[in-house]
Amino acid sequence: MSLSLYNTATRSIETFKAITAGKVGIYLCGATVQAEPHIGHIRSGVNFDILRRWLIHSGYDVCFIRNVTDIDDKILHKAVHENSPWWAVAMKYERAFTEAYRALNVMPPTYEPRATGHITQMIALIERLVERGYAYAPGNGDLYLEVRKLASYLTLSGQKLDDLLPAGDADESMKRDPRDFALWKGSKPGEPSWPTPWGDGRPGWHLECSAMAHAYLGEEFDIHGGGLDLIFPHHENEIAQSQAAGYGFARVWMHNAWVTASGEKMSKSLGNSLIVREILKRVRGIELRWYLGSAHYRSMLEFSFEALEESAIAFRRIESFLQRAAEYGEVKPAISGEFKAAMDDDLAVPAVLALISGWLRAGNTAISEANTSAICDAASKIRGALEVLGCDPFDAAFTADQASVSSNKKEVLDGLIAGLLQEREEARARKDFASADRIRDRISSLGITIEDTASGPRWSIS
RNA sequence: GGUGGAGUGGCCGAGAGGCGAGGCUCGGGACUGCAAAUCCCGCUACACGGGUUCAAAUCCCGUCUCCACCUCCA
Repeated sequence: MSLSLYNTATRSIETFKAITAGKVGIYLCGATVQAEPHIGHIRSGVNFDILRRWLIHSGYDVCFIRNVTDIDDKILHKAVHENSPWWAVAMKYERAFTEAYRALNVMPPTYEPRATGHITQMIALIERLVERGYAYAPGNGDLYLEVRKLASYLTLSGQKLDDLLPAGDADESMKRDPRDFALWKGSKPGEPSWPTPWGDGRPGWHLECSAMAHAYLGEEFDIHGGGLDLIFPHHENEIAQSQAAGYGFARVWMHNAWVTASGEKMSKSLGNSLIVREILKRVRGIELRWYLGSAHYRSMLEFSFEALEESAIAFRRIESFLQRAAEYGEVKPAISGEFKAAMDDDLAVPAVLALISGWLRAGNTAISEANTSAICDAASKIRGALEVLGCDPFDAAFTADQASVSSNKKEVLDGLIAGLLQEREEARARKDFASADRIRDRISSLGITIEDTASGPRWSIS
């Protein structure tokens, strides 16, 4: 069985076939860095990170491009609002995104191109579009793409040109058709601009992705991803620009659904509490990742703090098993056939969660029976799955924080608690349960949980 | 107006003609001095009305409700 993925362009699940055997080129629309990342932004990052990890595990050499759009209307507005240069605003939020990606163990892209670094490529693309007769400069400094000349325009979103409302992104009177969109915008006083053969100006919103995808992935590449809300206009316009230039562009289009709050798309009911940085005050990065990755990428994820907390507790159960299992022997992550089948089926992560539940139950039973091979078997399968999901608790990305607590401090703590536990065991042995419970209460009041197991008591920080 | 999606048990969340995903909560039980952890059992759901079929959550027709996109969107 091989990998199948849902292609928005054909609205069906197709067997994935790389253009070049063994290699996959992916372009993911990254952030327009104009505000702090919220969990919707980062869900997209996590979903496509899972795709990337699965492709890597499947043996592909993956070239993953995720852009940063660092020049755009909203950034300019924000700059005025924050009373700071537009480039400082863009940099500030780009850092916030990078930090959020890092906290959630999203692999850094192979390359992360910024729009402002690719003005040359954008101008070259426009020149090509003008030459081929698809773009025109009406003389007001703007350049537009003439969408009516493209037979395939709007095939991704399945709309008809005449049903669309006119684009409101520029002076209507200069357009040949109100649906034509701006490739390039003539400069206005006080705004950043770059020189072009048609006068100074700045890029329109969609151009950068076409230009950068072409620069790093070539005329035709395997997968283009992004949020559902980018299908129109952003991705339609990318296709329009690229195909008008004569490029094949993306073969497979993948879109992640958004995070909703009370049934509504999150950006509508924006709350500061849904900013990644704020959520990370409540749960760890690995737990937030587990939560965001747990629903199928094409399903809406209805956010609530209750669901987040519940999901985090479920994850800690898995983590706790793996920690115990590690005491029985070396656990090597392994990919089971069932796991592979689920992932190959358009990344059926929810099915994977059901598999993990089964392995977890078997593993816990094996621990109570001290069946080392069964313990390691369950733990291996779970770790193999978690690795692909980017949620392996032993991943250095997550252990780095804990490692900063120096190991000799840990030894001191272990020694102190071991002493107390020994006292408690002695009390229990002489059936002095009052004293035993007093010791346990004292330890747990410090936030340490005591569990009595067949092989003696174990402690953990709760 | 156009286009697309959704409605599943107390909650979250899969599935897409047959033999009830899974998790959480709740109830019962095992283990335990008591806890904790863990395991076992239980709680039989698919918006509504028709239809097709031996068989429908799944297909068809109709209806209701909600959400999204139609040039700021992940």
